[in-house]
Amino acid sequence: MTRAAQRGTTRDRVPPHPDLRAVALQQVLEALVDPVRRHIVRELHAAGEDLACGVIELPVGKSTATHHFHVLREAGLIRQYYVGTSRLNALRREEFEDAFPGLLQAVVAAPEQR
Amino acid sequence: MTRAAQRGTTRDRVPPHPDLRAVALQQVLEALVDPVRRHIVRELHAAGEDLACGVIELPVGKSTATHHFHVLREAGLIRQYYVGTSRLNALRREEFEDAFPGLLQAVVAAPEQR
DNA sequence: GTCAAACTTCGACAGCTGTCGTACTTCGAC
DNA sequence: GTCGAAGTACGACAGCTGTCGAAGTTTGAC
Repeated sequence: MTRAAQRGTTRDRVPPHPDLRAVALQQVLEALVDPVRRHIVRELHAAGEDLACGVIELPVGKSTATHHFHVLREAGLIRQYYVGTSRLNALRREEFEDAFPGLLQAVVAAPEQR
Repeated sequence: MTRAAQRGTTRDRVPPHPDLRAVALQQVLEALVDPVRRHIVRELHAAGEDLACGVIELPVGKSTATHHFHVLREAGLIRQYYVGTSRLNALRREEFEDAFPGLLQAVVAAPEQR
């Protein structure tokens, strides 16, 4: 018996997403302070469309990438859903803007290096 | 012979401040991610005037407080100068706004908890 | 010149977190 | 039904950083 079957259904493939009103600024900044995660956010912002984990090139292994997407999801920055075996990632633009006005824009607009 | 005398003058009491054009976003976010440091920034922002280290109540010891002020200074968020034995702290508002538009405002405006 | 106030400096240390590799699951294609 | 692709889960580990206490420095007041 598979583990999904043990838990009843495959609904678990839709991971839980937090209500942004319940996310603390602390958690958001902890998510944005990592350069790899900021890169993910930048890519999603620039693309303007949902992207699979795999199409965003990251300088880390797959398990680490999973970890980073998890942190971003928990911080309310992205929404994740499956299409086939791919997991697509969507930036939660408007919702996030309502909860933390100007923050995402300021971070994305700021140059990384000088 | 004191150490200041060994180094020549007491000019060392004016610590070095970075040019904000040379500060990376990474460093700024690392500074802002700590809640104690964010509290300092909030206090300076709300006060609208320069404050001595001692008048900002922090839940940490003095040596740790010194550390936090140091990090904020290195990140270009505050300017420090001595008046007597007190070290005054000034928020570098306009300079920082020029370098990272909207960022300080977004962080200060965001509620800490929900 | 003595003293207290206000910070700083310097180790030391504990906890967190970003990283990896391996094993596992789920899905689509053949 | 087998196989590969795409991620996930789990343990382990190293490096960073926030914390403290003790000792030191600088200044102003007496």
